[in-house]
Amino acid sequence: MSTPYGIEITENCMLCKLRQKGFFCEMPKPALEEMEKLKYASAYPQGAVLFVEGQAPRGVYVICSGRVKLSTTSRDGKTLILRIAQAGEVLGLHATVSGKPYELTAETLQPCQLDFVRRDDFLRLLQHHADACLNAAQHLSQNCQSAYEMIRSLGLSHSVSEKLARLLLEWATDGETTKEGIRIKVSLTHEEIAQLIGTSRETVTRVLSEFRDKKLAQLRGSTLMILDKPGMERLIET
Amino acid sequence: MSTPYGIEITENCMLCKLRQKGFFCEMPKPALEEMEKLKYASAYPQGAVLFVEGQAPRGVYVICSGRVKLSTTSRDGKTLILRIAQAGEVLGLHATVSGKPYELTAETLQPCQLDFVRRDDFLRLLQHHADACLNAAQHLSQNCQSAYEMIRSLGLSHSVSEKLARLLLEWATDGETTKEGIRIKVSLTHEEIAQLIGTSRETVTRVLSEFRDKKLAQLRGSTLMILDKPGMERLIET
DNA sequence: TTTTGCCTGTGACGTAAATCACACCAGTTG
DNA sequence: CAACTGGTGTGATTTACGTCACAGGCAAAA
Repeated sequence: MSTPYGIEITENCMLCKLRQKGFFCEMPKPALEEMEKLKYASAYPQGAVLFVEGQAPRGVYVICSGRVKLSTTSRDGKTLILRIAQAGEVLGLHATVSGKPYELTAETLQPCQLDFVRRDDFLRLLQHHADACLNAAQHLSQNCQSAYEMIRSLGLSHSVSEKLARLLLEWATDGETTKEGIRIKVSLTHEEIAQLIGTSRETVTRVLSEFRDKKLAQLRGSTLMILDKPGMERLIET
Repeated sequence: MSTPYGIEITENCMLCKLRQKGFFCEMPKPALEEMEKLKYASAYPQGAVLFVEGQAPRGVYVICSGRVKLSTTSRDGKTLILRIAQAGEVLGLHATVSGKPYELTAETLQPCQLDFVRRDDFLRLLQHHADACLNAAQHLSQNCQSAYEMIRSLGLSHSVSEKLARLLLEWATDGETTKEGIRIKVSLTHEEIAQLIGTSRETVTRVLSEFRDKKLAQLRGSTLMILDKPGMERLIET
């Protein structure tokens, strides 16, 4: 099945190749079959807003493909990006489980395929399938962990260079190694990077050019090259 | 049963008066009975360290009475307090569910009674009792929420006065209202308050005396008085 | 082509808060 | 009652970064 945004929708979860370790859809058959019945699969264009901070929880979204930006914004318009969620992750789990409003705003960064499950259906699923529930707990636990990491980054790192180095090194773990260094595809603007580490766009630009001058890393267009990983690591342990 | 630290241990969860809304022990009877069998109840003195950031997860602790400080520390010794957990909360849930090391360090602030449940026992409990599992998910979801709040505080608030005002107002929700203002019992040092909002001890002292001068709030000994709540609220919305 | 809009690069400047360095004051402890 | 120890109050100094301001680049629209 094809869609306006150029994504093929995978209708059948059983046949989906994404069903691997750590993905939310990695569940024993009975629970997955139940989920299959409840889900609404659909495709979204880039920039679609799935839910907004403060809204009452409608349900969860499972990312089948594409990436989604999760952010929070203050009264005066400053925004902070909590994380970029990837295929296999669930969105809106916290709000759906607790019944409290969504804490974050979710916006697609690319055309995405998402499976939506309504809150009441989802809760019933969790009550009847302990596997699914444990799975949900595990994903919430992941969310906690990434939140804790962010807290450490915001609260314990001293300089912006340190925070930025941390971020780039984190990205480096899923980049391809070439003989010049590690190549990573990043499609974020300096502004967005700034929002990921809680600083201003100008400072990101400055620190990035500092990294370039010191031959540590360079970001050109949407590809990031880590040129001197040990050098970067030295930055974060002072 | 009495203990060296002057706490009475409540042995029987069924009879415990803490079994109320939102407490981890608020569970349907079968799950609670199972839990009862698995738990090790014991009493700890003030300053006891339950687990340390980085340790392999041994299991969860349910707080029956007392308060526990959850913190994380950077390489160079700067520490950040994530939250002060109260009776009814579970500690170490994240690590126990995910199997990853404890993210935080837990230290009692007062003599406490805690029920410990070993990791494998706990996981088995979650697998067999969907209620318990949902309960765990709800608590994890709480943890996420409080982490998100902390992230907003660290990343989006501009001044320390704003962060401190936020913290004091949060505390004010469970204080008693007198005709002078709201009285809250706080048994934390300026240092600890600083660690809660990610700033330095000196700055906390300074901002607190600024609040006192402006007749907004005063902290004397271990009792905090909010004198002008609206005034405090005005501080956080600029 | 020009226009428009979004991104990036850099300079200048001000400032909040970290840091250092004391002095003071309980309590506790020998 | 010294002598400590752990918490608090405050001044002086320094600095990393936020903010403002503007210039150039590049891509899509017109």
